[in-house]
Amino acid sequence: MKIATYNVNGVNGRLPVLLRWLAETQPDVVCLQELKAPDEKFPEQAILDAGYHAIWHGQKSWNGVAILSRTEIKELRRGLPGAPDDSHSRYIEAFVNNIVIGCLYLPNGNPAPGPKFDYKLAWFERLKLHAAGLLANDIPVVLTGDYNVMPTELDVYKPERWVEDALFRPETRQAFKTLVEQGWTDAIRKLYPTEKIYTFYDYFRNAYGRDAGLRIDHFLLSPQLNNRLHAAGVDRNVRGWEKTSDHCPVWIELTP
DNA sequence: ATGGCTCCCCTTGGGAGA
Repeated sequence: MKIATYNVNGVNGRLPVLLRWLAETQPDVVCLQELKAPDEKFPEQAILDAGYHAIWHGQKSWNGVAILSRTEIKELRRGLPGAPDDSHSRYIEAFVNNIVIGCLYLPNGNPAPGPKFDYKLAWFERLKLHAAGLLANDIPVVLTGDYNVMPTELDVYKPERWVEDALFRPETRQAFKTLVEQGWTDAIRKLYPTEKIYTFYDYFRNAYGRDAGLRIDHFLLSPQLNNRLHAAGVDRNVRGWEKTSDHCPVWIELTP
């Protein structure tokens, strides 16, 4: 089973790219982030025509997450527990093919320090609490999406330029580290422990052409899935398409 | 160090992204 994550940066503006990528790579399950569309403007029919069921949690202009699947989807929750007043659509969770799939769009947090960074760290804490609960259920779980964190210096083209940034500050890296240490496996790093792998390239300064990227889209696997992970990768070429997102699709393959 | 680009919207400029 192939599971992918893709921050599309506008699901309607990106629809031709999304449909082409779905047709070419045929993932079984897809987590989307940054829909930038309210619920009623999600392109449901085009997704159905492409052969996917879908659930989504939209929001006007910003954020928004969705899960697509070739098989039936049972929605488990939208939004993380612990913040009933949080209006951002950044988390949706479902049961698909006997796996719990959590699709997340962690806040960017810039400028840091400041209220946006505080919100990022608070969101991270809520994610960690929920993630610990998922692990306690002792069932297969995939937590994937745009974490807006470069976990280590290997994940940044020029680490010294990013030390003050919300995506790379010590507090952010520490939050990711303690999350993983609950018992999760960073799928890409498990298969490629020392390779330079990026999932995002800025639109500016020909970042893609210079390979000046960041690894910020991640797959965390619960222990029940460790022996089923047999491949993972980044569809880097998609970043070179016309009218493309600034993120690349990232995927894993699990044995049945 | 700065600005570069691209998305969105009660749009024609501003906010946000990372």
